[in-house]
Amino acid sequence: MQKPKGTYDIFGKKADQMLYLRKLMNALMDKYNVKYFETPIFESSDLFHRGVGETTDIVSKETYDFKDRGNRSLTLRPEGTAGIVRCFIENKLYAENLPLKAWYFGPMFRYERPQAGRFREFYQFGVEMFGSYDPIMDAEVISILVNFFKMLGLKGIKVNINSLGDSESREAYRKSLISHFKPYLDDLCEDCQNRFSKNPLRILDCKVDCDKEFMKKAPKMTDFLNKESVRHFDMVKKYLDEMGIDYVENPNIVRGLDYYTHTVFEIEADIKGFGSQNVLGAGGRYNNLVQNIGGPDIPGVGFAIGIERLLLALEMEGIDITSNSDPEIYVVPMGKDSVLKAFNLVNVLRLSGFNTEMDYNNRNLKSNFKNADRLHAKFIIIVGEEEINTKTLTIKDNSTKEEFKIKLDKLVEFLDDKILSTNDDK
RNA sequence: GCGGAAUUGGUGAAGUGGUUAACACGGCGGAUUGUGGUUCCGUUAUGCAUCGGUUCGAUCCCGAUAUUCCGCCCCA
Repeated sequence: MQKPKGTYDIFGKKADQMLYLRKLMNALMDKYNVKYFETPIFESSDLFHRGVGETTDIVSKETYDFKDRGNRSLTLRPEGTAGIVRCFIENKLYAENLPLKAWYFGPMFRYERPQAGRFREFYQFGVEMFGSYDPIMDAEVISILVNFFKMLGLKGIKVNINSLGDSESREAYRKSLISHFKPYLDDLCEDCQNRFSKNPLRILDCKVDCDKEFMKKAPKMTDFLNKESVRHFDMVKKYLDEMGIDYVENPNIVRGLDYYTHTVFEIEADIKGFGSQNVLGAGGRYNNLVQNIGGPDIPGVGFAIGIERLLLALEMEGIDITSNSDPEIYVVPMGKDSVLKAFNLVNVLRLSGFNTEMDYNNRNLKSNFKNADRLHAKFIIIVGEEEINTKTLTIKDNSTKEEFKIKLDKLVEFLDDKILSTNDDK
């Protein structure tokens, strides 16, 4: 039996890293007063068709669709935003004090050819904020993204931003694109011919046609932004400047999801050999999505980060984020008669707050010392007949090799002192 | 979805159309049932991704399948 293509097991170091990231997210989200959400792994297929967009590649060729036994059409979520928006509407959270800030972390599913940093089941961390048109929200979302990467110690990250304008600007731009591309319809690639009628904006993003002459002459979005859209974009940039966040304006960012309006952004890691996978996180504003999915006219803005790529980036940058979970104490019972007492001692130590491990296999002393080393235990406690009789334990400090004889009732006090003082050193 | 490469034990890997698949690390046991991480000895793949085919005989040749990796597309 083998795992399905593009999936992976999480254990050992990877599990440590995941837990570490979650801890970091948790702490960071608290600072911004962003609340944790969990929505279903699968949703009605319709949600993604309407939310993400019928014409996007994600929906048209990458979803895991299936019928359940009640013949309902369901889809494994290919991204996090649609589910959060559905939850926001269904639970009428818009009736509460807005803006509402949400974050999520969980698996997403896309039927794609796997590569380094890209899987069919992959994890995303994302933030969504509802209920404010103010560009300050866009700036806050971008700042969270940037701060998250900063906290991890990643260097050389680049924020690309662009504006797609409001629906009025976009409609004007769309019309202009259609009249521009119409004469060249036969020269466009197959995908783009399809995009022409459904979503002409995506043609700009096409990698097949990008070098053709008519592409270079295509009208620019920035020329079609109306006053309000320009003001919004300028304010976002002003806030970013004020916070000292470096960004680059990049008019080619279109994004592959249909719901974006106004600000869109991507975070790029400048890492060798990352190739086309160098976008670690991306997002933008979506003022019409809530309404499109059947809710009231409430704006939103958010981002998502791909965890696998992030971990890959951290590894390539030599940043170790595993936390130390080695046992502090390793208890060795000497002889079968001591196991009972040793086991109880382990229990007491654990309840006293120490990470404690013991020998379960009746190993000889030599193997036990080896094992304690392997586990990187700080202290070794030997429990034998002699120790039980005299109620005095032998404790060995595994780093200094010092040995101590400690009365049983003084043990916790002794360890508290020892372990806390070594922790302080760090 | 398209193009290319790879797949040998717990790990890193060498290797060959013919009765024992090198070497290293790790693991286990012992020299050393109360003090180790050194050293020494022993042991550790009836099997070389899976299934078929060619052959007297295949881990090695051929085909299919699976998975992984790289590029494209797309995306996080």
